[in-house]
Amino acid sequence: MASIKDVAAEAGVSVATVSRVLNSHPSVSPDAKARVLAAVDALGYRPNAVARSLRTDQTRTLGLIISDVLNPYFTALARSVEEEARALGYSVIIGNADERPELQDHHIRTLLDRRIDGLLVSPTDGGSPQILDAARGGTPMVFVDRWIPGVDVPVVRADGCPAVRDLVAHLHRLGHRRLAIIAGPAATTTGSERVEAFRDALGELGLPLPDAYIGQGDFQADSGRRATERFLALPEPPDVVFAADNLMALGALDAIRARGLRVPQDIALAAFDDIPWFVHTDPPVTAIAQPTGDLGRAAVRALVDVIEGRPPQSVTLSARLVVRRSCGEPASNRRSNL
Amino acid sequence: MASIKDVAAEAGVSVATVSRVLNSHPSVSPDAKARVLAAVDALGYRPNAVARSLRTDQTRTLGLIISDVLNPYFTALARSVEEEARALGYSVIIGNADERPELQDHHIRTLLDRRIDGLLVSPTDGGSPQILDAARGGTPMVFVDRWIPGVDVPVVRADGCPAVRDLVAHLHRLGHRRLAIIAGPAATTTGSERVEAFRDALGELGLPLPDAYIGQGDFQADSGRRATERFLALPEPPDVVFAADNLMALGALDAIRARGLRVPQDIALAAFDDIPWFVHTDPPVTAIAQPTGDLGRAAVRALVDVIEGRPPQSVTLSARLVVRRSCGEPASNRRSNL
DNA sequence: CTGAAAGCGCTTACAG
DNA sequence: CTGAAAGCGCTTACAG
Repeated sequence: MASIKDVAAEAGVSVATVSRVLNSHPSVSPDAKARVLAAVDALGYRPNAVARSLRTDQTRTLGLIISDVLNPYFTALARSVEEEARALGYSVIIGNADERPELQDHHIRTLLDRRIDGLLVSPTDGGSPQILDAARGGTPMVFVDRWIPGVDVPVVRADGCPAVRDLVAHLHRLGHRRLAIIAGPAATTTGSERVEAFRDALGELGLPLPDAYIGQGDFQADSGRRATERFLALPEPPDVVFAADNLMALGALDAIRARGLRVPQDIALAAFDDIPWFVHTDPPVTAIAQPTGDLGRAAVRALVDVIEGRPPQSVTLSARLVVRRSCGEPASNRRSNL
Repeated sequence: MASIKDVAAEAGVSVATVSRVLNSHPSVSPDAKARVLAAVDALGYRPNAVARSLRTDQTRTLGLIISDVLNPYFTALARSVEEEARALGYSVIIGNADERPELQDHHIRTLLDRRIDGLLVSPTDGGSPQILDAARGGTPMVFVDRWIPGVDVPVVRADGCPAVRDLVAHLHRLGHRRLAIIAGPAATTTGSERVEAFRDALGELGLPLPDAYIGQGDFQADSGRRATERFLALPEPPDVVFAADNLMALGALDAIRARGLRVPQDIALAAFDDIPWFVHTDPPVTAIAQPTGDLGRAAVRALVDVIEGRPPQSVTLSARLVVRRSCGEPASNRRSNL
């Protein structure tokens, strides 16, 4: 592969001059510039980003650690992150933690070794030494979706509380009184917050949230399946299962189906995170939708602010309830929500 | 951040010695080794992968260009690719082409600039100059899923023909005679092959495939929606719509629902690529399942073979039909397929 | 077993 | 406007 030396030789100038035209440095004569450009073209020269990074100490690359690539929510987040990053001149390397702290740490280590300019992370746990070191060590960093309390890093997320309250009101209106939740790992903010929001909303209506109605999941489908089986085996099973993410809702659906039960007649179902498939499941699933694209874009902007030395800003957007049929039919006044 | 010099100073040895212990070079005295390790630990030193790459001319990184991150098939593929790569000591950088050739080329260019060791690609088109140059230019490369005829690059894919034949036989058995397909872009192999397989299978049963029953899609949901609307507006609409991927099936479902029609009573639906949600859609969707995990792993192994100078091997696995209820109820003899 | 030195491909003060 | 030279952080023949 042609190097800058080859270009310099071909153009009859020094490598410094080649470098200058490549970086649009103003002080290059039109003639030299033309010769360099011609040489670049003739040789099909492309600058070596590795060498450039070593020299400039910047890679124009962002790392994104997501909790699970198989989760459509994170996949949508990754897509918007990549788009915004590209618009700002950065590439992004995605690390899939698969909800496993060790794997998350592996990716953080690898990304740091590659000297990415900044890190966007949705932490899988409450804060591994790895992640805390990175934050304290001055690596530009922003939390998206999930965050770690007590760490001084900007957070970009959606506040689901009002939407959870709307959901609970909706369930109550439909006559449901025994409401259960499949929670995410307590070590994640979204794992615990969603339970708290749910509990508070129930409390406001004078409804209890017994321990037996809190299933412990890990945001993946299997755990939703197991938690739901446990609910269904209870002497007094819940009227409704609220899954704290879409994959656990999928697992819940599997478990309900395996039992030969129907949604919503036998048991109602709702989920946090809306996805296109929820329109077409049997029945369509009532869900809380996050402004995923906006979150991704805001997170990138915040991170680039940190990287480029501007004061970064935490951002909290809001989620909204999308009512479909999985919790039962409102008496009247239904409107379709595609 | 501590560099190798700092470690050398701390340990009281030369940087050469530090480098040797870092790379487990045999000829280092136990004493020197211990001192270096202690210094590494004390300083929290991590080798700079950028510098190492520049020197060794290898990045231990693979590029993966997928056609669409929002497509669960590619997401599953990406996951298995990353897993296998990690097992072999490589990282992977994913580029999402979003089914857009320019975006695909952008990512190829970026990845090449970063001097990735090899490229795994599922081409969005019939072969941009970008991709052909990379292949001819000696970049280790392997095609996964889709490929480009006439380019000397190993291909790892699934042959869907037998499964398509099974599907058509299944449809015929259920009494369907007017079968339509939503194809992917003709410039992609999977776009054209699936139509050919479908046409051939119909031919064997003496059924035609009129042009009006070939919808032109782009593997994304919207195109499936539009193609289906067109089918439904036909004077003689088809009995069955076969979508050449899962996202176009989602779009088809949207269009059918918008028209107030039911699947399979009013129109049957089948899809290429099986996904977990198809079990829970209304109705569960009959689909052709690829061995996605195996494809991803085989592709990585083939690519690493090329990179490390071993003779690479093209691999063709097979897909299989998973019958559910979206094409109608077999008279008897049904078995559930979760 | 060990170190001094060259060199990977760039960028960028410095001098002219 | 231009070039020679230093240096980013490593690895690795070479000499001892």
